[in-house]
This record gives sequence, structure tokens and C-alpha cells, in this order.
Amino acid sequence: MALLSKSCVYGIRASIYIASEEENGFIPISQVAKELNLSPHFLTKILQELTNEDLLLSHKGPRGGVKFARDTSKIKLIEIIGAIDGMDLFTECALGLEGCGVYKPCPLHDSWTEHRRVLRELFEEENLYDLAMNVKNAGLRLRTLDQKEILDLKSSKKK
Amino acid sequence: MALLSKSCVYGIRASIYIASEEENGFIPISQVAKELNLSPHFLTKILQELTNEDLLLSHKGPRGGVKFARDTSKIKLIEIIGAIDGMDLFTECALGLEGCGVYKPCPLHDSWTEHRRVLRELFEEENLYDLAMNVKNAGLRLRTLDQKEILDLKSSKKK
DNA sequence: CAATATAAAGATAATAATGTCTTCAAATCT
DNA sequence: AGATTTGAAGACATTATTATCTTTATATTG
Repeated sequence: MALLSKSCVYGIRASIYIASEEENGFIPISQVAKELNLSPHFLTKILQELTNEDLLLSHKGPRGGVKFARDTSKIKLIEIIGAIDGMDLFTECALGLEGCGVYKPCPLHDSWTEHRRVLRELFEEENLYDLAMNVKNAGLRLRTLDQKEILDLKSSKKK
Repeated sequence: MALLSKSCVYGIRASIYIASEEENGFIPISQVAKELNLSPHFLTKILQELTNEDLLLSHKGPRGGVKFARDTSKIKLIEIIGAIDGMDLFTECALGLEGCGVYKPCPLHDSWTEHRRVLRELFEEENLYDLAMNVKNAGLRLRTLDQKEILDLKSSKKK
């Protein structure tokens, strides 16, 4: 298990990319998918969840695409996560017991309740504008490695 | 997405129960499954992963069952999680980018690296003996609610 | 040795997540 | 108006997860 589903991770990566291109208005999803090495149709579906939540605006036709509906410095990562994976990670019992805490708590209840609050804060702090700026300015990465980079990485591990 | 897979959660709940019964020697998986309201066959498969990792000892035949191979106060929750879900949650990039950090980091790299260490510590601190004792002494819960309890919970919400 | 109880292994099914492909609807451009 | 570009919607395929059922192997008991 990973913390976030693949759909969610794709949605986050795409969101940061779209934020980094926001000065160019509507960005075609095909361009985002190409940049991030994702399936365009699959990404379209994922981004629709953001459109349905009014996080993204979409526009059909030539010069169409998607862009964020609000100031990206005000859009927090947790909104993207909530729209795609839902908020269960931040509200549910770690042992999946319904009513945990309200009714008899599970043995992890207290430590997990505290921890998931911290986890939530982590994603509440991060806004798309800052993340996009970091990517631009520090050369951070949003896409998977290409073949050459994988080879480089492997040979550097051997040393 | 939940933090842990269902298999892992079942494995954890069963482990705490088995630890709480350890004075009785080998505990039949059928008994564990009945107590926790789980499918016995499915639970058998999950616990096999713990047996394969030498966390559990198993014994066939009458008076057989499973019990922990080591002092349960020395067995940490993270060992159960690692055996069932693997350690990716505690080692991998939150955006699923291979080589993140070694190579170009993703924009969440630093905050997530710190956070997953804290998460790991949470599960490294919890040992089965203490968890089992808490369940016994404080009436904590390992199983899902039965029908009556669900109704009680719903009616209390309405107030 | 026979009956029984148990974990292990395997077959199969159901469901959810992931991914691809096709068609449709709307907007733009000439 | 017709061609083109784009997001939306839907059909379908693949894979992983969750779950059930059957069979097998092994140990115990009488």
C-alpha cells in the first residue's frame, strides 16, 4: 500500500504542472499527459474529478484545456487529495473499525488520531503555487525517469 | 485509500488477539477468525505471511494453531506491517517517483521524508504485548460492530 | 490404525483499481 | 457551414485485492 492511490498521485503531479503553466491560460490535458508521461485519457478522467469539485475550470475546443479556478497560492494539496482519494485517510481509524473512538476505541486510536492530524497539516500547508515555483526554480521532478536516467541511476548505485 | 490494506489490518487485529491469548499456547486460526468476525480461510492466508517471516509458529493437527515465535513485548507492529504490506510506505516517495531524492527530488520530498520517519516510529514503538494488554484491561476493540451496536451508534448520532 | 483437527495449498469468484479505446459534445477557426 | 480541436462520457480490458470453497498434508487422539 502506498499512502495515496496512483490516480491521486497523477492528479497531484498534473496539478502542480498546470499551476506552473497557469500564465498560459487553459492548458490542454494532452500536453500535461505528455509532459508527465501519463495516459491522456486516464488523466482526463482524474482531472474531471477536480473539475467536478470546481477546483479546475475546463474549456472545450481549440485553445481549450484546464486551468485552476482560484488563485493557486490558495489551493492546498489536501483539496486535490480530498477530491480524488477522499478524506478517509484523515478521518478514519487505522484499523478500519467503524465508530472507533465514538464507541469503544481500537488500541491504536490515540496515537493514530494524533498522527493523522499531523499528516493532514502537512498537506494543508502545501499550496500549488509554491510547489510549482519550487519545481521551476529548483529543477525538481514531476515525471518518471526515462530510460537513460534509469540507467544512470543504476550505474551510480553500483559504485 | 487507507493507510494500510485490509489484509494488513486483519493481520494486525489477529496478531493483537493472538498475543492476548498467548498464555494458552497454540491458538486455532478458526478461533481467531470467529472472535474477530473474519473469514477463517482468508485469515489463514494472511497469517501464513507472518509464519513465512518466522514471526508466527504454526502447528497442525488437534491442539494446533499459531503462536508468536518471540516474546510479544519485543515484536513491534511494524514487523507485522512489513510482512504483509511491505515497507514501501516508509521508504518510498509520496508521489511514487523512483529514485526521488537520490536523483532529482519531487517537490514534496523533504516534508514527506521527515513525516514518514515519524510514521515509522509510531509503528516501531507499539509492541504486541502492550497492545494486547490495553485491549484486555481497557476493553478496547478489535472487531467490527455487530448489528445491535451499529443501531445503538446510529441512534446516538441522531441526538 | 482410524478418526479427527488443524494449517497449507490451490481453484475459483467477486470487486475495485488502473488503463486503453471509441464515440460524443462543445468550442474555435477559417 | 465545415473542419478541427478539445474535454466528457462510456465501453471494454487488465491487474490487483479481497474473498470463498475445496483439497491436501500433517499432527494428535483414541
